[in-house]
Amino acid sequence: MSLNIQYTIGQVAEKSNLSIHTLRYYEKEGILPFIKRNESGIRIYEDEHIEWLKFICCLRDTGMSISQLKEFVELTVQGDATIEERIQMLELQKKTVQDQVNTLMSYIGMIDFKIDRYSKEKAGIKSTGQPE
Amino acid sequence: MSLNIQYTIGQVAEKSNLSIHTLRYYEKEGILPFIKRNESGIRIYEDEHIEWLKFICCLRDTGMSISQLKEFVELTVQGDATIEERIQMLELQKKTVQDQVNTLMSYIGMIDFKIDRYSKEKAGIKSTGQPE
DNA sequence: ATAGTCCCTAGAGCAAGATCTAAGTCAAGT
DNA sequence: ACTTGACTTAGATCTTGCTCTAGGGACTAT
Repeated sequence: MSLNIQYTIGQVAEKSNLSIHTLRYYEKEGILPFIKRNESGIRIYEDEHIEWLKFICCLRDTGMSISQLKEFVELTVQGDATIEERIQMLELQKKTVQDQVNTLMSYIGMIDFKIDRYSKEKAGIKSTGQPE
Repeated sequence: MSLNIQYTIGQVAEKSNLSIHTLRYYEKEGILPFIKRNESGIRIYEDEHIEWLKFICCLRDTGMSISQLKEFVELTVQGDATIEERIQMLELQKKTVQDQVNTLMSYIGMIDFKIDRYSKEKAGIKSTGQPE
């Protein structure tokens, strides 16, 4: 429990696959409002921040915008009173992701169909000169 | 077969959920190089172009860039000789989409986990004041 | 004490993908 | 004849999400 490893921004950048620039940018945009500094003003990250970043990336990669992320973070900072609202947001986001998955699956079907068409064409069936 | 319905750009915009601007933009970028014009210079779209647009959107929505799309269209225009290469591209894109799906599924897991955590917290278990 | 390396800020710059503007053409309807 | 509305162009502008620059501070090793 007292094992509280701390990281500099460079180390976090490596761990999180985000650039140093991006980490500072996210902080400026209010997505990481809880990073402490040492006496010299250097950012000190802890494990929980890395975890948080992973989750942020999850939301971002599923299409949440920076400003929506900021909103979500603001709710989090406000504490218990906003838990219900946050659950709602996440439920909605989950639904969005499920829709994305369904859409992508249908796209796989379309690509397969086209591959099939090309394969037959390759086998010498036809050529219209038109895209198809 | 002689039922060859034609459309103006406005009609296509409605049918395809792309804006008129975007349709012209795509044409300028070489993604729709086969649209004929009438005597007045008005673009005439046909059903096959609408189909093609749907496929273009599929590739675009799965992360293919405008310039990659252009490349793909150029291969298509070149005809039979490029079929194998096009199949390769589509196979690769298909793999990309499958990876996307897998990633999204894991994200759903993360979101679920967080929802679960919030739900427990709501039930009165704890509150750290930290994002979690 | 000098170099090297990491950190800091504020703000500029960039790329992609649209999206819009200005100025104009064209055809149909009244 | 004239309005309406959909179309045309070239090119400017916008948005998002970074990404980088300039100028500087702080710590470590030589």
